[in-house]
Formats: sequence, C-alpha cells, structure tokens
Amino acid sequence: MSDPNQKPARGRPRKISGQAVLDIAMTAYWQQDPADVSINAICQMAGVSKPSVYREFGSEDGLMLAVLESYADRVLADVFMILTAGRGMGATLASLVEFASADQRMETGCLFHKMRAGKHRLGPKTRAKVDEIEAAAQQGYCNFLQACRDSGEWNSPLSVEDGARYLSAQLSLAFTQRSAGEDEESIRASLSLALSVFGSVPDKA
Amino acid sequence: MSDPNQKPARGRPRKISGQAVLDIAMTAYWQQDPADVSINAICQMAGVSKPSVYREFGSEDGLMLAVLESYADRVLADVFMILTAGRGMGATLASLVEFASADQRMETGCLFHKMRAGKHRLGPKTRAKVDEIEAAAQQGYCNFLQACRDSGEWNSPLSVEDGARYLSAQLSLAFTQRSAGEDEESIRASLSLALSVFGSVPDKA
DNA sequence: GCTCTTTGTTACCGGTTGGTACGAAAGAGA
DNA sequence: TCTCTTTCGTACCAACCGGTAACAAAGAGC
Repeated sequence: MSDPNQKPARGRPRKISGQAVLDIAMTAYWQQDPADVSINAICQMAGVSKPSVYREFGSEDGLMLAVLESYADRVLADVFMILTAGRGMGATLASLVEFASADQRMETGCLFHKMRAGKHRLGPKTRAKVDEIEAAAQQGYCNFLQACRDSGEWNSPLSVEDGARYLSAQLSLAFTQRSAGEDEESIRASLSLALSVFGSVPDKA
Repeated sequence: MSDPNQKPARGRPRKISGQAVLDIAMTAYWQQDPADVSINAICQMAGVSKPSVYREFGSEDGLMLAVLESYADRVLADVFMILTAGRGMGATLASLVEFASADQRMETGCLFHKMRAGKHRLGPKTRAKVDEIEAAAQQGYCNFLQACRDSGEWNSPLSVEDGARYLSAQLSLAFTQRSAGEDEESIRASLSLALSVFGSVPDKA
C-alpha cells in the first residue's frame, strides 16, 4: 500500500510505524489463528485506532497480505535456504525435521500453514498470495528431490512431484501438531518416521 | 437433551422432528466447517425458527454435541468396525486407506477431525465429547496394533502408543486433504506410502 | 366451551464484526 | 500568525452473531 518509512515534510507526524502494527498482527495471527484475531483486537494490542490501520493497509485483506509477505521473507526463506543449501538428502531432511519439530519460532505452528488451512476465510489478495507461496514451495521441494535423484541419493519409483507433495504434507502435519501443543519429541519421531520412506535415513542434526 | 421421538399426549403437535434438524446441521457442519455454519443458517436451511432449535438442543453447544454423537454412531463406528474386524494387518490398513481416501461420505473430510482441528472454537460439552472420542480412537488403534504385534504380523521397535499416534495423524492428514479437495488418487498414494512404514505392505482392497 | 400444555414464530437483546465520516490535532512553510 | 497538509481518534454504520421474552396456535382432557 503506502510506504511506511517515507518522511513527508508536511503534515502531522506519525505516531506509530506501520511496521510495528505489522509485527503485532503477525505475532497475533501466528500464535492464535488468523480467523480468531479481529482487526479490533489488533488495534487494541497495538494501541492504535482502527482508521489508522485502515489508512495504512486498506483492509483486513491488505493487512493479512502484508503480514504474509513479511512472514515469507522472515521465516519461509529459512526453509528455502535449508532446501537449497545442497548438504545432501539425509542432512537436509534432518534439518527440515528439526526445523518443523523443534524450532522455537514454530512453537505455535506455521502461520502460512494456518492461513492455508483456513484459506476460504481469507480475502482475495491474501488467498492469491497463499496460492503463490504454495506453488513456490512445491517447486522448491521438487527441485530438492530432483537434485537428490540426479546425485543418485534418491532412487525410488515415486515421481518427484508426488514426493514433493508427500514431503509438504508431512511438514504441514508436523506444524499442525505443534500448534495443537503436542509433545516436541513425539512430533520429531513421527515426522522422522514419515520421512524415512525416502530411503535416506535422516541423520542426527 | 430432550427425546425427539417421544409423543406427548398434550400440547401442540410438532411440525418437524429434531432428527431432521440434526441431519441438516450435520450435513452443513460436515460439508463446510462447524465454525462457518451459524445457528441462523441452520434454521434457515431447516425451515425452522431459532427458538425451536434452542428448545430442542438448548444451545449451539448442545446442537453440536448432538450432531457429533450422531456422527460417531453413523460414521466413526464404521472405522471402529474396520479396526476390530480382525482381518489381519495388511488388509485392515488397506481398508483404512480406502475409507479415508475414497469413501464417498468422506468427500469433504471427516466432521470429527474438523471439530478437533477447531477445538478451541467449540463449546465445553462438544469439546469434552471430542476429547472422549479421541481417547477412544487412540485406544482402538492401540488395540489393533497390539493385536498385530501379538500375532507376529508387526515387529517394529516402535511402541504401540507411538504407532497409534502415527496412524491417527496420517488418517487425519488424509481427511484434511480430502476436505481441501485434493485428488483422490494422490491422497491414496500418499497415505499408502505413509503407512508403508508399518512394514506390512497394504494389499489392494 | 374452557383450560392446560406444548410447540410455533416474531421481534427483540447486547455484543462483535469489518469498515468509514468527520472533525480535532500537530507540525511545515509562508 | 495563518494556512496547508497529513495523521489522529471518536463515534458511528449495517450486518451478523448467539440467545431470549413474549405471545400466537394447536391439540388433549375436562
């Protein structure tokens, strides 16, 4: 929408940065669920009036979109880096397991997966972004598995696309379990077991 | 709450049966999501006024509880029967795969799993019932796996409890995928792959 | 007929939602 | 100081939520 960092020479000075609201909204959406956090609640938490938020983000859809974009930059980029680090199949899968089951930031699950799970409740812009990220993620998983296949680390009758879908689904399941407050160790064991079908037994991270 | 089938000798005769409202509510909750279906909407669909529903079920929580109990009798009982049929590990797992991935009734997912996923949005009575059913399901899975272990069909370092959790989680994932409208064949493949870690390769149903 | 009981519905309640009209406030430039 | 620009927040909107008070309607027993 508008650039939150510009300093117009005229007009009343800003009380609060759009970035601060965005952070608070992200935390709330993340810890709880996007569907369970109202604009009113966010305004109250941020100590900002509702019209301010609307002037900054246009609509609830706009705010959620901005949050999702920020989340993709800050969090999902890490997953992408794990996938593209090129440290081999076993080590990469182990890193994914560790990230999904034990990373402190994912203690209440993954915001992207929460949004995807409640996709029908999102506005059009946010929903489009969710689809876009999902496609990019699938592509990332596909590239990873293709690399493993090329390097001979993965020989399986499974297609790269099906493997990517399976991998994505299992990670999604792990995030769901984390947001449900299940035991960290049990999630790790479960996810490791599920990913063991890739043949390459995950190493200890 | 009240018995929907009793015929009191006095008073104005009933226009509609509580069972009809219950069926309509179950269909709506099931096809969509319990959190996305309001009492108002159910009344409109059933062609009944709101106080009638409240007289019958007491509250939204009461209605959801009644729906869940009916669902458990009608649908979850089938899963329990698959588990206790004693047809061996491979055939039983294959039946579960087929049920979760292809049964027409589960086209929009499993109502119980939808309720469990949005447990924090439920009323106390329904939530308690969800917990009760979940415990019973875990027990059912445990009994099944223990029987497989006893009969020598399943020898694995995995504990019965962990196996039950894994099995439950994978079925839950499959239902989630069905409610998301994913391809039936792909869900079956994914679930089969996940359950292949039990060693006994699922037969064709 | 009358009453009593039960079910039916209309019309409302307070509360929350996403969203906005509008005037006050606060600085910069003149 | 006065104006112009921009952001601020109060106070509102219609729509919806779960839930209910109050009364009409319809049969059974007398």
